[in-house]
Amino acid sequence: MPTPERTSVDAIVSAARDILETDGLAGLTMQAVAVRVGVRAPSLYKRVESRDDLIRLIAEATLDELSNLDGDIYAVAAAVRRIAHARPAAFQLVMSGAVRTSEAVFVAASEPILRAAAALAGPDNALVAARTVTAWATGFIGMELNGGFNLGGDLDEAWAFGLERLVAAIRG
Amino acid sequence: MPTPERTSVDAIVSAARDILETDGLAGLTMQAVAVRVGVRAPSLYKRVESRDDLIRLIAEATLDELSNLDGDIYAVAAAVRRIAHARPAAFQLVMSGAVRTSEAVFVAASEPILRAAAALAGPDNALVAARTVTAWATGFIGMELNGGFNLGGDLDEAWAFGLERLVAAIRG
DNA sequence: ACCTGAACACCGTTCAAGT
DNA sequence: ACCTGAACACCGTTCAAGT
Repeated sequence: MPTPERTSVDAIVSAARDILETDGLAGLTMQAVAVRVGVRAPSLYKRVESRDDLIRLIAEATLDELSNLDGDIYAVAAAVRRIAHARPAAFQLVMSGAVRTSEAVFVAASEPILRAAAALAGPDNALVAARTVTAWATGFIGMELNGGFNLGGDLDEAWAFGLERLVAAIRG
Repeated sequence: MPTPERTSVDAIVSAARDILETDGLAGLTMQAVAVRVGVRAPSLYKRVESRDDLIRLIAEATLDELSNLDGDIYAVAAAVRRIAHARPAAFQLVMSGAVRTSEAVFVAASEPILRAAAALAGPDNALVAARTVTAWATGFIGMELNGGFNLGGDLDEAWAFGLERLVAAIRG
């Protein structure tokens, strides 16, 4: 006698993403997720392998967002920053390297910036240009999210200044 | 009747730093630290407030190393990278923002790069220059440690290339 | 004074028993 | 088929009792 499904992987991941942002990684317990989706904790294991697996799914959801960006280097960089601001905990989770995601998802996430960098520096220098911009952008966002820029000043201005200088430097 | 002290804060932090590098944050249990220093887990609470407190001490040990750097921007950046390579888990812990350290230790850690940036860009532009270089360097190192640069190529070369271009861009 | 065994609360996970 | 209560292992932490 089948029982109707009372939740779904999507609902679980969605609940987990919200909990991560509000309560942090420590607050992301299977119990908290279960309450949120309306089942008991053991039922979650019908949909996800483990808590670590759930965390991986959260990371891959953020990487998916990063895969769907378009435009020149300024547009892509701004979009990445917007995604980071929307879900800071998830973004830092992805960038911290604490989570091993599927290679394919990871590669897909770096496509847009690689494409924008190629348009800027030409195909021969696309890789090194993309690396330089990506390093700077993720570093900037990371410090921004951590309060590592607590010495005052306008962050939007610092972002625009740094990106402009970087683009000029890459053009050579 | 006093009992001789069988361990110390230094021994505990030192053991914890080693465990963090070999077994990761999840492997850093109070039990594992206790075994390493030769006491039972409850005894650790005579020296550190909690596991989170111990993790903070680990982070501050890395920040202390970052405070004692000297030289121009190339020397300081290279030294930061060397520290990151020596203790990657601790470095990523510090940069991930998962740990709140004392403000003073944090500020001291950014001194050397600020000084080097001032020498490069002049006092008026020191802050923005330091931010740009720091963002790039921490981003680069973070991606390097996470395997985020898995598209091939020589990383030392990419580092030198990026830093050189960045310095040129900052000089204006 | 510091150290320890025992105990407690909390969490991830498993599983037999329900429907 | 999916859901659940009960149970287990593990971990952080407290504390009374030892020396």
